[in-house]
Amino acid sequence: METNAETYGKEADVPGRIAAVSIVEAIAADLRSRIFSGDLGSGQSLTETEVASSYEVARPTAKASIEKLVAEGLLDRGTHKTARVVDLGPDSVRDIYLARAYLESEVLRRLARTKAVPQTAVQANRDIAAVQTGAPLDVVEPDMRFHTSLIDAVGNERISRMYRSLVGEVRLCMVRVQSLQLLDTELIHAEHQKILELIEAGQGEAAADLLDEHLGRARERLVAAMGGAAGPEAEHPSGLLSQ
Amino acid sequence: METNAETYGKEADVPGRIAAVSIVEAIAADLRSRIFSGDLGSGQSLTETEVASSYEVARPTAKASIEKLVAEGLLDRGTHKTARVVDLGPDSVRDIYLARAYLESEVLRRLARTKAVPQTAVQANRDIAAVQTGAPLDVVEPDMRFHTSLIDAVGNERISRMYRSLVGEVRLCMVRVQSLQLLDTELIHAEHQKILELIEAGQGEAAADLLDEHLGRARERLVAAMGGAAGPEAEHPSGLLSQ
DNA sequence: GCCCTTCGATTGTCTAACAAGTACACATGT
DNA sequence: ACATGTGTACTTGTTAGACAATCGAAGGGC
Repeated sequence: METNAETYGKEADVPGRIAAVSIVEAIAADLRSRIFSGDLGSGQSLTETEVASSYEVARPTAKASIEKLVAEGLLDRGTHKTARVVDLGPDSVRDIYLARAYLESEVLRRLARTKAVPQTAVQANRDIAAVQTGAPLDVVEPDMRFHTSLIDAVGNERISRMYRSLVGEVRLCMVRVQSLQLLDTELIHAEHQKILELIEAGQGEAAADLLDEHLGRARERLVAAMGGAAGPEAEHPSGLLSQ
Repeated sequence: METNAETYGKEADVPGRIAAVSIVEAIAADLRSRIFSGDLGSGQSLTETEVASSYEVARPTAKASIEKLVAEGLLDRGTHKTARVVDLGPDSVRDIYLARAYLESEVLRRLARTKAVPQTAVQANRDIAAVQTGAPLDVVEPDMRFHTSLIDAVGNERISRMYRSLVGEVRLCMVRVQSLQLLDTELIHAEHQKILELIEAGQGEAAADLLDEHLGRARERLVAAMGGAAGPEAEHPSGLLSQ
């Protein structure tokens, strides 16, 4: 009952911009944030009826919300089977990080060619530095924003869209990395900073290499923490940063 | 009641392959092919009621099909507005082709590193050569298959998924290129062939460059044919191929 | 102990209906 | 004549309740 009020309230009280989103999207957004916050853990089942009754909407509406999240890769389900929050195994994690590296490294090369440093990325990295050391999960949002800013800076609508289709899963990975405290906030910030500097200097290849290292380390440490066999990238930062 | 029987029958009597797809997907597939075949032209409107009655299904079912195509980028619609077949302008065409080049050129570099030539791509190119010169539209399917084969050869699920989200629009562009007869089938085949050879030779950079030329020419000729200002890439093949 | 049947839970789809929004024509006022 | 307001038809968003098909697990028979 007040569940609805809360949901709508959360969007309405955003200042600056009005948002006349549909109910379907509102529910999807709420479920999404509950998944990211860990309120809905891996493997948690979500039946259409449950969602419908807990948000007090009709089942088709709940169904549409669920299908939206399935399309985003946050939920998993087969025909006639109940949707579940995805359970990312080591293989999926590698797949996700490699796809990221694929897109992002090429982005860095292009940005370096014009030496265009997106201000939104600079701001995002400042926000990372400002995060209290005691709240590692707060890093996730600005970290995500840093990377999406770089992608969007290319100015290609389809590329941004493709990256968006990955963002949900990427964020899930980030949450786990931070929950397990696998990476130091300062290191993240410093590497981001160096990447921005390399773009400004027009050294695209070096920026791409550093990004590969940046992502590779997160990837392999996460894989190791999940019980997979870690690759050599899990080690400490190389000399690239300290020059 | 017999509405159900008819609908299911339509799928069951497809010979060759069984298809236990949902009604929603079956309708989406049919609409898709009608869009590609030109039966539904740019700007054509598709109301939920029309689709529902013409396929003899309930409106929610039609709605779901339409939403699927909207997600694929084949249909366009805002809230409370009727869905229309997308009308790709010169800007969109450039956006699409650049996004393609973005993904595919990096793929070629990676494949060249291991000198892995996907057999499916080889077969697809053979099929292109076998197309009758009088039916330019028949080139579209194997051409599309050639490019998706290369992407899939990387073996990354997410990258394949991202490319899939582009395929619909890419195909629309291809159909127009072929309808307008902007490219010679033999040239397409020859360039594909050369790309495969460069991969086998481990020359990723050259393969990527040739691909850029291949896509750039299609892109700029299409843009020009649509009334936009064509870039220099529209010209004849350079010496890259004749060496 | 293993296989098969039955049953509950869940999803796919349908019909019917109302609310809300858009677009375009029409009428009004200045 | 132009801008503004009104209204009406069409379309979409959402709901309610229902039935069939399917999946998973529990229970019975061999």
